Amino acid sequence: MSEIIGNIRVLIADDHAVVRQGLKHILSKTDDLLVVDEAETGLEVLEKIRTVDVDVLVMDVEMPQKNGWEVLSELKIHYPQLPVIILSIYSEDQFGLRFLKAGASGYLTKTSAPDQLVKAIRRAAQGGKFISPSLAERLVLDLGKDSEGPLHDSLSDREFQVFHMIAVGKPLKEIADELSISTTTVSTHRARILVKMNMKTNADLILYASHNGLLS
Amino acid sequence: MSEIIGNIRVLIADDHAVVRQGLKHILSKTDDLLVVDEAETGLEVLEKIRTVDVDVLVMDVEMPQKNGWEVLSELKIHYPQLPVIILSIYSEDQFGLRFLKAGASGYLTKTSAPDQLVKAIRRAAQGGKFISPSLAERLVLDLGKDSEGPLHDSLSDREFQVFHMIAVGKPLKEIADELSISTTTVSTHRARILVKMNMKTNADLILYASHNGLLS
DNA sequence: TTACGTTGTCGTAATAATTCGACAAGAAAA
DNA sequence: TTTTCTTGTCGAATTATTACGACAACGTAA
Repeated sequence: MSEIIGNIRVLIADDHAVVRQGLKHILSKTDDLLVVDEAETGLEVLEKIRTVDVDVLVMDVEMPQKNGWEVLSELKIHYPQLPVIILSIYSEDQFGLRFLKAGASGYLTKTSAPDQLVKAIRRAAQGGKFISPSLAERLVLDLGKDSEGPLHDSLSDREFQVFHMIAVGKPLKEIADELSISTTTVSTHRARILVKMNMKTNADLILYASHNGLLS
Repeated sequence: MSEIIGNIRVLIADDHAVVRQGLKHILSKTDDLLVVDEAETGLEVLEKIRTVDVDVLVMDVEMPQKNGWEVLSELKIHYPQLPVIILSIYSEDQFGLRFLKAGASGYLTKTSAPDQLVKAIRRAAQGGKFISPSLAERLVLDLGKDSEGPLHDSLSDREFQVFHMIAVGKPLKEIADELSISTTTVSTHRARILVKMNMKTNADLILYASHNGLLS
């Protein structure tokens, strides 16, 4: 048992049982971090945040019911102070920036070393941001070039989200359901994506995503 | 410390540190399963298998250098007796069967309950297979089918023709026009292609074609 | 030879996806 | 502060695509 005072209360959210175990294990090795609860779905996260005292939320991007992105957006409205650390299987330079801009306190991939996670949580608890070296580098790079970045940089967040889902082969209907919007809306996004990226078909999008390492 | 005799020696392989921690944690709660080593990449798995005494390998599908599929194939040549349990984030019906056919002893998703994993390992150690109910059902359905070689080899000429056109992004209508057949015929070909290649979406076909140099 | 599996083909009915036009909120530009 | 551009959203009408079932031609295994 570790003492209560001074502990950082962490809520972990991930639909993979194995990952939750891993997170608990990692945090249990420290004496200042305490896992106070777990959540398996996006809705559960929102519920627990309301009912449990939490200092830092560590959350996977992909979850049933509501994904990490949606949860983060909602939290930023009702709990803007709550530090959120995003865990993902996708590499930093694909999503990292977007999440940080959206207010996350840190973005780590599941390949990150455990102590990175611990550091990130501590920093987040103090109100700081945790930025990995490689992500920092990208940040710097992004400063200079207002010229032409990758094609997909011109997409809005929502568009990128849709783009990615199309690229991994999800049918329109499924995308609409997952995002809780109409299929026609998804189609509209798709149309705009196609224009912005100067492409014609979903195949183009898939290939583009594949060639640019945007698929996992 | 648990006693040495009677322990099942497990090697865990996953590029996600968090997941490795989780697995270790889960197995540490039993007194007959012992994690003797870890691997982060496919190559590492092959190396450890040579140098460490292992009873069961628990391996993620996605890993750098060599993925789970490749590793499994190689292991089946040199260590056909070694039980391998595949862990994946993809649902069973997407990959489960293929892995079992390829000789895996079990296929679990990362959302599986921890005790499922423990059961699977024990069963594997005894030379048995661990098959979830839903997968078992599919197995029955798929009885009798066997063939090897590149997936697309089993396609008929016409099917391959259609496959290729789909892969380069041509819409159904266009394919039908070019081949002067009805769109429904094209759809039928597509359906058969999907079955033969064990895939679900056009995205799968496109990626397959891309990765196998079938485009251009 | 007969029976069976594969292939190429379709139509109908049911779904899914796209186009087009629109509107409001916000951001950015003037 | 207007005005304009960008985004996110939708419905109705139109198209595209799929699911199913079917059927004949062709090979092939019994």
